[in-house]
Amino acid sequence: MKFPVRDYDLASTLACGQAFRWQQQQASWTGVIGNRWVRLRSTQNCILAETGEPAEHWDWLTDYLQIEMDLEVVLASFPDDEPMRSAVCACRGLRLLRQEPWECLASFILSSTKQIVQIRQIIALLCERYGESLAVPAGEAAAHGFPSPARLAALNEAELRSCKMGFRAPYLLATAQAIAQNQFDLERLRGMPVAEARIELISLPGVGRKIADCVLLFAYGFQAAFPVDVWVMKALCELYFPRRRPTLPRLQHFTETYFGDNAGYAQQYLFHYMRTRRPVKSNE
DNA sequence: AACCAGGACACAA
DNA sequence: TTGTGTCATGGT
Repeated sequence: MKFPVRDYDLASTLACGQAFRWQQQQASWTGVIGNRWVRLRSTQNCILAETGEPAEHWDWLTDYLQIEMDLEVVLASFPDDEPMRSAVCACRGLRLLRQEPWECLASFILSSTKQIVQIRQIIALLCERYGESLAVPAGEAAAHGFPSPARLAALNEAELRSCKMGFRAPYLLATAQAIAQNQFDLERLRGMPVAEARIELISLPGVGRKIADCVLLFAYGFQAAFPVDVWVMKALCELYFPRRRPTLPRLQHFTETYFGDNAGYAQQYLFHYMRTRRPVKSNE
C-alpha cells in the first residue's frame, strides 16, 4: 500500500524515542502496530507499507503515523526563536505518532533512568517472552505483539525482573493489575481535559508527571503535554535560561505558556535536537 | 572506570 | 514546598 505524504521524516519519527519497537534494515523499517507486523519504507513523496497478513483497511496505520496531520500548521505555531529554528532545522519532518495507550504507558514505566537502547532491549524481551506470536511474511524474523495487561498481571515480579527491568518491575506489575482488574480504564481518558487525564495517570504506580505527559502526548494526542526529562531539562536551561537556574514550578509554567498549543511537538523537536546535535565541548 | 540514562517514591528539613 | 537517597542495569 502506498500513502502520499509531504515533509514526513520517517526515520526521525520512528527512531526519536517516542516508540521503541522499530528496527531499521537497509532502507526500510519493521515493527509492530497493535497485532500486525508492518514494514515501512519512505520515498520522496510517499510512504510504502506492507503487512504480515492482508489488511482489509488501513485506518490503523494512517492513524498511527498521523498521515493526515498538517505539519506546516504545527511548525508555524512554534515560537520564532533561535533554539526552535535550530531544532526544527535538525529534523524537519519529524512527526508525533498516535500509539496504543497500554503499550505506550507500559513502555514509559520501563523508561525511567534508562537509555533508549536499553528500553528497547527490555521491551523486546518482554514481547518475545509474553507477547502473542504474529503472522510475518516468509523469511522474516518472528514477531510478537505487546503483552496485554492481563498477561502481565498474571506474572510475578521475578519473571518481570528477568526481563532486565530492575526496580521498575513492581510498578509495571501493579499498573497491569489495576488495568486488568478494571480498577482503571485507559479508554475513559480520551474525552477528558488534559489536566484531569494527567491526574488519573499519575494515580497509577510508577507514573509521575513526566511519564504521564509522555502517554498523554504519544498515545492520546494531547499536544499541549510537555514531558520534561533530563534532555529537555538541559535544553530548556541551556537555551532559554543560560544565566539563572529556574526552579521547577517556574520551568513548568514556562513550558505551559511559552510554546503554545503544540508545545508537545516543540518538546519532541528540542529532545531530538539535543540528542543528535554534535556534542558541545565546554571550551567553545 | 566513573558517570549517566525519556523517574518515581519515601522521607527529611 | 524543596532537597536528598534509593532503586537495577548496562552504555558511553
